[in-house]
Amino acid sequence: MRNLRIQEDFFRLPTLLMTEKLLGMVLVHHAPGGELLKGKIVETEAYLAEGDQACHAYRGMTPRNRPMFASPGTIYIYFTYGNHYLMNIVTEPEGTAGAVLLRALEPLEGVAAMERNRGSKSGTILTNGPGKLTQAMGIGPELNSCSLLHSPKLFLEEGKPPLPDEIGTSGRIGISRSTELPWRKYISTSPYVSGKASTKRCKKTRNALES
DNA sequence: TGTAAGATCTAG
DNA sequence: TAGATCTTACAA
Repeated sequence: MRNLRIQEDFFRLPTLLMTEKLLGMVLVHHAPGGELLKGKIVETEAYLAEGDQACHAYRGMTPRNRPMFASPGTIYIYFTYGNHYLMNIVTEPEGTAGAVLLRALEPLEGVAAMERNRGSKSGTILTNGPGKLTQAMGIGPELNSCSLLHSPKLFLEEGKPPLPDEIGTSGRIGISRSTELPWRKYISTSPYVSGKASTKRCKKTRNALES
């Protein structure tokens, strides 16, 4: 059988190209409980240290963002809002910070386990957000700094890429700076795409536009 | 040491 | 729509 696992060359692509190429690929996690969880990536965002004030590494390396400076294919997982773990795939050569945030997945395998992980929620709200997808997939801080190239538990597989006219582009969501950069990519036909702007975000965006 | 902000989510 | 939640970064 053909090895579907994504290899090193892919992770050397420029970050902005990677946001597009990741759409349709399959994230695979062998969860500690023994379940095999798979989900198709349907929404991504790029973060680059250079010129991007919304990027954690904009001001340089800190203990938290250290994995962003590691080799391409490394996983950067961080905790935010007191509740949520968010998962990024590190891009750019070692020493240069760049990453792609996974914002939404379409569940493919292990749906029952995902629903359990999410507290019996089902349907699109299972994985239509960056915090939701990590919870559903059982991805937590223990996987921070591991590599999609070498980890036996977490890796990417080839999937069916979207057609060019299925790929949507927009400004990034949930941030207050550099919102004008069109660095969010999504599969427009997928019901699992997040993107319902929160109130907080609307206010902030409105304020930014008014000032 | 104190404070503000934050790549979010959910209940009501 | 408001609040829970708590870590990180930065200023004093």
